[in-house]
Amino acid sequence: MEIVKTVEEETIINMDDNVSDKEKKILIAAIRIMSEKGFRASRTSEIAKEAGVSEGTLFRYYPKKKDLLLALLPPLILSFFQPIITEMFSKSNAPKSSTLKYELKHFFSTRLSLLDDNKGLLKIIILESIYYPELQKSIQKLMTETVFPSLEQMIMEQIEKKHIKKMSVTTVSRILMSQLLGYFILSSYFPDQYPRDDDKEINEMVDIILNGIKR
Amino acid sequence: MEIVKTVEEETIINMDDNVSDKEKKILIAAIRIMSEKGFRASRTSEIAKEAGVSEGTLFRYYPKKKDLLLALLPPLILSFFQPIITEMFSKSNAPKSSTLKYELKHFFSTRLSLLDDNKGLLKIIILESIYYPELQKSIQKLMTETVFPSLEQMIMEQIEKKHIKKMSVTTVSRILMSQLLGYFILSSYFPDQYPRDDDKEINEMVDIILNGIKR
Amino acid sequence: MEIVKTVEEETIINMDDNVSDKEKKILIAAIRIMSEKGFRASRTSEIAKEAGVSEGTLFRYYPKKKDLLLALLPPLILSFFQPIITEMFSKSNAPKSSTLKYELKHFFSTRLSLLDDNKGLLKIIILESIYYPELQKSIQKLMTETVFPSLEQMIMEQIEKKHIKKMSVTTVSRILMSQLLGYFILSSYFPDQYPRDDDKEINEMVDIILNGIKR
Amino acid sequence: MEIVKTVEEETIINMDDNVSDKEKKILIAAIRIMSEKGFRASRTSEIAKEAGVSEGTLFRYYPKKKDLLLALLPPLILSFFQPIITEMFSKSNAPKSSTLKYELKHFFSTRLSLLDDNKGLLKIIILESIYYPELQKSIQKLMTETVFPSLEQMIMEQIEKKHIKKMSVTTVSRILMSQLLGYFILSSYFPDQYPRDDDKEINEMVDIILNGIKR
DNA sequence: AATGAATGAGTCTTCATTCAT
DNA sequence: CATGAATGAAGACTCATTCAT
Repeated sequence: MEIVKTVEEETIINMDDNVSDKEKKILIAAIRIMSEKGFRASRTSEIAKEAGVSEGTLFRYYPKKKDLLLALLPPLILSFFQPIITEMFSKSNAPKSSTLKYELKHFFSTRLSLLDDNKGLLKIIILESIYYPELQKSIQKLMTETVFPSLEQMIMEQIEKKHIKKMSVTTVSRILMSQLLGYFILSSYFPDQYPRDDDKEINEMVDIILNGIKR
Repeated sequence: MEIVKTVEEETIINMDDNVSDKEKKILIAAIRIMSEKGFRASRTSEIAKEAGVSEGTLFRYYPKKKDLLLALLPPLILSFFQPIITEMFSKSNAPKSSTLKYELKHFFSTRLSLLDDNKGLLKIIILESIYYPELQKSIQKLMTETVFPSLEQMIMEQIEKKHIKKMSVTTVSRILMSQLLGYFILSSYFPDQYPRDDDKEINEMVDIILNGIKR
Repeated sequence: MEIVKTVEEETIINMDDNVSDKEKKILIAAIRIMSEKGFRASRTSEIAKEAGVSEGTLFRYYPKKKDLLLALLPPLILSFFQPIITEMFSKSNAPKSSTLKYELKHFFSTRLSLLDDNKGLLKIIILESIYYPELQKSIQKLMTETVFPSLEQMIMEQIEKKHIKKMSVTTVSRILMSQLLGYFILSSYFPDQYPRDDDKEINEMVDIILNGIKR
Repeated sequence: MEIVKTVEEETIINMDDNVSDKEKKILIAAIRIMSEKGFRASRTSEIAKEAGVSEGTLFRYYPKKKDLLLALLPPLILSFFQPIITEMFSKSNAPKSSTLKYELKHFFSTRLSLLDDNKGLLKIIILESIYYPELQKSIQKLMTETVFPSLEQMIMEQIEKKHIKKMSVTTVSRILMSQLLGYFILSSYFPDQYPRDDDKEINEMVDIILNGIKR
């Protein structure tokens, strides 16, 4: 299990090259403020100050506050979804001998890293998408094009290899996604009840998914 | 598996008796508007209109807009958390012969019903709790006092009965909670990818949790 | 010098007989609240509560908040101005031998008593009259009909008796009124700088008015 | 006795240099509206309009309406209290031969000018200070540090010079302050009864204070 | 291009006043 | 007559957005 980058800025710096320095600063500030307070509670004035630019400049780049929210989508794609796509293709040249257990652990740990790296960004986009249908559609589209296929491909391969019982791919996909989501959300929201301990918990999670809890 | 009531109003009507009719109307309107638009985007004027009262009346009952949000907690407790407590106690007189499979299916279906019944209420409270620490603490406290103990008790009993492998209660609890949450959230957010079909999916979910996916 | 009544309520109880008990309670409450907070900052709800009646009842007696202010004028007349008129007439049967010094001391002490007794009432009416021309005219009329004549009559008598130099009655009137007002206001507003000690200060005041400060 | 400037704006223009033009306009408007209607009855919208700025701009400079009231204190200090301090020091090099009569006339006429010049400003601040303890304390402090010492110094010097009888400085101070206040207030409130005629009245006032009214 | 002062539409909130009970 | 819940007009204040410099 690899060490997780915790400096979000590094991630976002990987933004498209046609994004000016000032724009980057603004977006980083936006993520920081908005993920802390939520979109509506974030003040353009505060974001501008945090970014070290004037409010006028902020509105030069993003004429509407909402644009600032939508502008976070490309960085999210770049830093969250792109790696998944990349992996989908790179995986094909990966050792075929990888066991199911290894595959699952790899899946959880890499996805968890991505979630951690993009915590703030994801928080805003996902929470706001609940009220912005356009944003929600974008997320749905992205997931449908990246995460789900990558996941289903893995499952299908494992079914083909007869490592997994013959069962609905969707069901397995749902089980895995639920565990990933659940682990991430529950340990964030109820850290006392569900403390986070990735190595240990991923191991147990995978074990149960593979063998069940029944004695 | 029983049919789920979808009329949220019916649920909320079960509120404490010392809540006047007008107050109920206001709370129902608040839930409707706020769960659709979020707390900050909801206008007190719109809530008042939806409730069929003047804005003055609204502020007579809830002097601050925020009070309207906090006022939703008691109804949530009454209609979401109370049933869980009730069940915790009634369960003791339940047939001891209930199998593990039945227990799990019962757990998922009853909790799912509660989630469905309190969709709007839960949506506002949980989403807003992300930015209101006081609200978040309330939710944490409630879960710690109701849902978690109920769940852990069931798991411990099953471990004692040797139906479940000897393993961490927390881990099993997390697995079950993740599946419940995951099923609910994923089918809400990605209905195309993960269509909802409670009977069938709960069955498969329980089967996998019991026996794993490994062939 | 007599002891000053400090219980304002007693004074107001002397209101016209065609004023019902409830009305009295309301007026007393109005004086208390308004003299503490000022007219605009006083809430009809608070006055009603203080009076022990419902807001509906308050508005039955005084349909507009402003009516409550204007309703304070009759009590003020009764308890502040009436005594002055009464004295004007009763004085005629007073001992003719009264010295100038005694007259002045009597003037200051009786007027001061009246000011003290009607502190709250006067405070509201005078302060509000500054912004309500109609109220101001009432006060001007009342002073012109009671206080000023009473004062000028005394001065003229003393001039006739050749106890006072031949000088403008208005000027002497102004001097005396200024001293009365000044003593009252300054010791209220700057109690540290000008502590109140009626017997001593009235004595010195009268002495200076009579003989001047020049050595 | 010099002619009094009646254009309040000129006075206020003397404000601190770090007060922008727009701020000055707002303060002047605030004085005009508030001294006419009182603090609570003044509408921020009206003040903004009178100042020729938007309401947003008004709140940019003074985030709370109350700040607008408190902001009037510095100008008051500058234009009312500062001159008194200045005079206190400049006076020491004044001709020692100045007679008591001249001193008193000078005192009344200069103080009266200051009162006239700052009529509006003083009216608001003093009337509002009656209900705002913090404001009242400011005024008390200012008076204690400027007006009272200046006055008492003069009195003590005159006592030392044996121009004034040996008597309590406070008493004389009170007499003079009362006359000043009384003259100002009475001729404002009862212009018919006490018409204003500064030269003549100051002369008579001083004469009586010096020699008394006794024949 | 960048700034930040200025704007004003839009919100929450208050409170005198009304009115059904 | 009394009550107090209900009203809604009006006011303080916020903040995204504009624009002169």
